Order: sequence, then C-alpha cells, then structure tokens
Amino acid sequence: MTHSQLRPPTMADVARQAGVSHQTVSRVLGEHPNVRDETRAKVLRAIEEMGYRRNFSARALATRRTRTLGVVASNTTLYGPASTLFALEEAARAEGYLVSTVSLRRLTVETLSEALDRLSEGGVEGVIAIAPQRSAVEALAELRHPFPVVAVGTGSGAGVPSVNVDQNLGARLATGHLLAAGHRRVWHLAGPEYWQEAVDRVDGWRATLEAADVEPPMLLRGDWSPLSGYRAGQELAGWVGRGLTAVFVANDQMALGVLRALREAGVRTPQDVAVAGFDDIPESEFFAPPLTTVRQDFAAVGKRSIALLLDLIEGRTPSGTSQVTIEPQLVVRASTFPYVPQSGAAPG
Amino acid sequence: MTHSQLRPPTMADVARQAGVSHQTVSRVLGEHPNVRDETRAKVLRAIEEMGYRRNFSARALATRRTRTLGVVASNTTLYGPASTLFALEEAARAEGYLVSTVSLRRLTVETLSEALDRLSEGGVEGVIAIAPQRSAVEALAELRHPFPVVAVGTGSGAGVPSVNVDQNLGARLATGHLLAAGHRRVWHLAGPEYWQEAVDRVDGWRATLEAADVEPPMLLRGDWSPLSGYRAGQELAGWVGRGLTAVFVANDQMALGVLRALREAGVRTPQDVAVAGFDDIPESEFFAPPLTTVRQDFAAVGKRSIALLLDLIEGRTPSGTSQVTIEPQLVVRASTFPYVPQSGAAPG
DNA sequence: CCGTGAATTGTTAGCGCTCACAATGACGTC
DNA sequence: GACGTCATTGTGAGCGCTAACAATTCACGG
Repeated sequence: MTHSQLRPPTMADVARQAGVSHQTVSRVLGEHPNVRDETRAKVLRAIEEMGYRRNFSARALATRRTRTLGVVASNTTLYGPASTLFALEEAARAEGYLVSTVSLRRLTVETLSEALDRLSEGGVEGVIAIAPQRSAVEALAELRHPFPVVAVGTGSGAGVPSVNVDQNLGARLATGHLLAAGHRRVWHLAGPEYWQEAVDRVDGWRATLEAADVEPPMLLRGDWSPLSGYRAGQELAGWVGRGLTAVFVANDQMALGVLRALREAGVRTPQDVAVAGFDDIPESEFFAPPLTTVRQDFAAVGKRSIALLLDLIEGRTPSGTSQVTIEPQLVVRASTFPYVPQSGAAPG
Repeated sequence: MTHSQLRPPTMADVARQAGVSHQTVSRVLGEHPNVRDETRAKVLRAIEEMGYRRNFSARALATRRTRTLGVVASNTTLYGPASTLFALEEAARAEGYLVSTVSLRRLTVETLSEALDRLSEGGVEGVIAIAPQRSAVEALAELRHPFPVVAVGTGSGAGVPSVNVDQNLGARLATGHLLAAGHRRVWHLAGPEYWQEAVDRVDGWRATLEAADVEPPMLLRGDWSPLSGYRAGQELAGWVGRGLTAVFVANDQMALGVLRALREAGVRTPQDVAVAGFDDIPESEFFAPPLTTVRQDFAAVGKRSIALLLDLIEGRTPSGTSQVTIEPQLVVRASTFPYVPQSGAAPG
C-alpha cells in the first residue's frame, strides 16, 4: 500500500510494514532461531501481504554464493545425455542448487571454452561437462576456469575429476555373453573413434576375444545413428555364411539399423546372426526382435557427479584426480537367444 | 601481483593495475565507444594479466537484469521435450540469455508452483513451461509469479501466452492419409487423456472420420510407452479380419509396441494392417517396417517460444493471450503403403 | 533492587558493479 | 585569444542483501 507496484518491494519495505528492522526480516527468511514467534508472525504477514521475494542478485552478492551449477553437454536429444542431464538436475535440486545448461552441437576446444566462459559469466559455482568426445578431455585439462569442473563420460584417463560408466566392462559383458552362447567369433560395429566410450568398448570387445584366443574380425564404424547402423548392417549381411554369426553393436540406435538391414537381406535374428547393443534405450525391448543390450545407470551417474562436484566446491575433496566408476549391467533379450551351430550353416 | 589470489580480483583491482578508474574498466568491458584505444589496450592487458572476470551478481544487482531464463519441463528424456529443451537453450543463448532448467517427474499444481518459486528465487526474468498435461494449464493460469511465463504444448485454450504444434492438424493429416490410401475405417490408439496433445489428436482423428461419414471405432488408450503400445497392439490384433485395417497411433513409441504385437500375432504391416505414428523420432525410419508418422518442428517451437518470452519481458508485446501455432508435417513411409482391399480379406 | 547473561533486535559496513553526472583536456571558431 | 563543443575520464551514489557488532530487553538469583 505504501509503495507503487512499479518496483518490487525490498526487504526494507517489508521491515517498515512489519515495524521491525530489515535485519529481522532477513533473520526470519534465513530461519535464524533467535526471533520471537510474535515478531516472526508479523514479518511473515507483511511478506505475504506485499508479495515480497528475496532478490537473488543482492543475496548472491552479499553471500558470494549463487548456488547455481553449470552443465555443458552436446547432443542432448540422445537418450544417454538426456537421462544424465535429468538426473543431474534432480540431484542438484535436492542439494538446493539450480542448474544452468549449455547444449553444444559440436564439442571442440572453442565451443567448450566459450560455454565455460558463458557459464562463468553466469556466476556458476562449478560445472559438469558431459563430454564423451576425446578432444574434450584435453580441452578441459588445459582450459583455465575459476571453478571446479567434473567430467562425465571422458574415461578416467585425463587429469580431471570424472565420473564414468565402465564401458570396457560393458563391452566384455556383451562380447562374453555372445561367446558363451556358442558363437565362435563376435564382430563389432563401433562408434566414432573420437568418442572415448567408443574406444573403450572396442578395447573391451577386443580383449574378450583375445582372452578367448579368437582373432578379432574386421572392425566396422558408425556414427551412433540408426542410418549408419543400417549401412553397416548391409555390409555385415554380405558376411553371413562366411563366419559371421554374432555382432556386438556399440549402441542401440545403430543396432536398430543393423537389424533392419539384416532383415531386408533375408538374414534372421537371432537364428542366423545374433545382435547385441549398448544403452538399453526404452525402445530396445520392442525392437524386432527385442534387443540384448548393456544398461547404464544414468541416474547414478548424475547423483555421483553432483556429489563429487559439491565436494570440490566445498573443498571437502582435494582437487586431485578423483575418479568414480559405475558398473553397467547386461540385459539379455531375444536378439541373442542361445546359438546352436547349425550343420552346413558355415560353409566358409 | 599486488593482491593475493584468495579473493578473485575486482574491477577496482584491475583499474589500479591499469592506472585508470574502475568506471573506465567498466566502459571497456561494456564496449562503450568513447574510450581511447591506448587506454582500452592498457585495461585489456591488466584484465588478461590478472585473470579478471566480471562478477555476475554485482552486475545483475546494479542492472536489475540477470539475463537468465527458466524452463520447467517434465519427462525430459522423451524425444519431444528433449528436442524442445535443446532448441530453447540454443535460441536463448543466441539472444545472450542463460537457461536454468527444472525437470519434474510429475506436473501438478504443487510441483509446478514449487518449480516456479525455485526459479524465481534463482532470479530468472521469465519462464517457459513445457507443460503438455492439462492440469498444468490451470495451474499456470492461477499461479502468481513476478515474471512472464510462456507455455508450450498446453494447447491454445488457456489464458496464457503459448506456443503449440497444431496437434489437431497432425491427426487429420495422418487419418486423412490412411483414408485416402483406401482404408474404410481408421482406429486410434490415444495417449493419456490428461495430456492436451492426446486430446487434440483424438479430436482431429474423430473429426476426419466424421467428415468422411465414418463411424469412429472403439478408442484405445496408452501412456505413450512402447509397453502400453504393445498391450494395445495385442488387443488390436484380435480385431483383424473384423474391420481393422488401419491404426493411427498417437506417438511413435507406442506405434513401435503395436508393430511388435501385430508381428507376434502373425499380422503383417502394412499388408494386413497399416500403422501411422506421431513425432518422427530418429528411430522411426528404421522400425519394421519404417513408420509413417507426423513430424513436429521442435526447433521452431523453441525459437518461437524464446522470441515470445523475450517480447513479453521487454514489454514489446502486451501480456494478453499471444498464441503461436506451428504446423506439423506428414512423413509417409512403408508402414502405410497404399492399401488394396483384398477379396475375402474382410469376412465380417 | 540491582547485576548478569542470554535472548532478541537494531545499526553499520560492505559485497562489486553500473548509472548519472562532473571534470578535464583537446580542438576549432569567430 | 576567449568560448563553446566534443571526446575522454573520474567521482559518488546506490542496487538489495548479509555479516559483524552494538544495543536493548528480559528473566532471575543474590
């Protein structure tokens, strides 16, 4: 009543209305114990009446804390990053932090650096970088920033605190499963080699074969998209009958493309060729046939990342090379039904 | 050199180092034209040397602008919301704004209200609510907030500025396509009735049938998930041979489940039953068979939403009921190949 | 009835920046 | 050669809040 509604009310306005000092208002809002109930009630009533809201910037300036975290990500429409992002925000919110996101189309030193600058100007107290591309790892290590940064999906190699799903283990799980099902060799359709996760999955696949004394067959590359999987699948179809009975595909979307290509070529899954994927996207269970795949716990990734970042911010953890690893899990479905070598199936 | 690195350098520190006043530093940073080149260089050098960065909170306090927008969304791992979110952030960044996101598991009056409060405390200048649930519309209308809010996906009914894809049109496109392909009736598997988009799609479907003098068949309901599509598909399979030749499914994920159920029941797509979906997720092209669907331009939704919100913030547009509608597009693929009524195919 | 300490409230300085205005100096004009 | 003009730089006052400290009040025992 005392003031026009042009400018939102300040703490001083509330204090005047309630007949106390602004500091008492601050105490009520800050839930300081030493405020008389009667006084608190007066203040709360005034706040309610005037529709007062604490000014974020003034508060942040005085406390030197914004309680805001930044996230840099690329390709946030993919299932993995999107799930991670969701979990990240949820975990941050539980700790009283807000999350500002910058989504990049491509992750290069320049775009990453620009994103970090932007978040820095936005006052974030720390940043999570969902940066599975290898280039990002070095960029992250060399870039100067005035706040802690936690990397996700970069692998544990770099000198940066990071949280990772054990991709190598996931690949071993999938490849081992196919081997155990009776396949003599397992082919692999990999992701782009500038993705750390793709590299780790190739390593896990190769290691499993070598441990079983199997010569790894030709490696195929895709770009994670169903289309690239489709193209690779057409190539794979040409190897059926010449020793190809099982394929481990580096993600579910490409696996979908492979399945379609095989189907179109008259190759049956899993009878002729078994296919396993990686990610366990919600659709995988309903592919034709339902896809055996490796599930990653993105919720855990999000929680652990936030926990690590907050430790770094609060100085609870030395900024050294903290590494968190999360174990993936094999999900077996119809696309890899136990293989029974059929007489005459392998003329090669 | 002059100061310890305990506290980050302030503008005054830079000014001292460069031998100018803090205001000159501010001018250089603000790209004010009236600064001598020589002076500018001195200041920039000092900034570089000291690793100075402007303090976000102080700046925001003085200018009364945070240049931060908020986004409230639910279910951000779905393709549609994830794509919208991505486009939103990109468009906001182009305008020099940062985006803070709050992702909810469920959208109710309480959660929405809490999210808006949170963003408000975070100092956002405006909010985009990706709120396709009908309950959210009312909540948005009745909730008090000190900043403009733009709704996305709520339909244009509510008294809130909003941006929407014309769901009704999309449904008419899909249903009309099936009718034109020779099908006498088109069934519909709808989304949850508390989603506005689901309701609009049902309306469009029904209107198209009625305009063609066709009695709408029984309506089926799912929850957008492939699993619910699978269950509905099993039910639909029972109607094959009794007049069911075409189904319009309210989203691609459910369509995937329908395809699988039909396949398992020995029903061929599209020869026995044609299936159309909605969304055009990246996987749709590789389903078995590739799915006819309705594509929504999420990038446009993002851009238009940001443009509208900024108009509101800058006061360029009256806060009345501004509505933006975006047209979807039919994508025809193999799942609805032209239907040729087969003699003896319909014993009923 | 006053001293004592705890509970409660008020006062004063900033936090680091931008804005409005003042001051300075260089330049050209009549 | 005094004066107005423009470009350039400096000064002072907040923006709205919290933190530290000061002041006041109150209950209670001696």
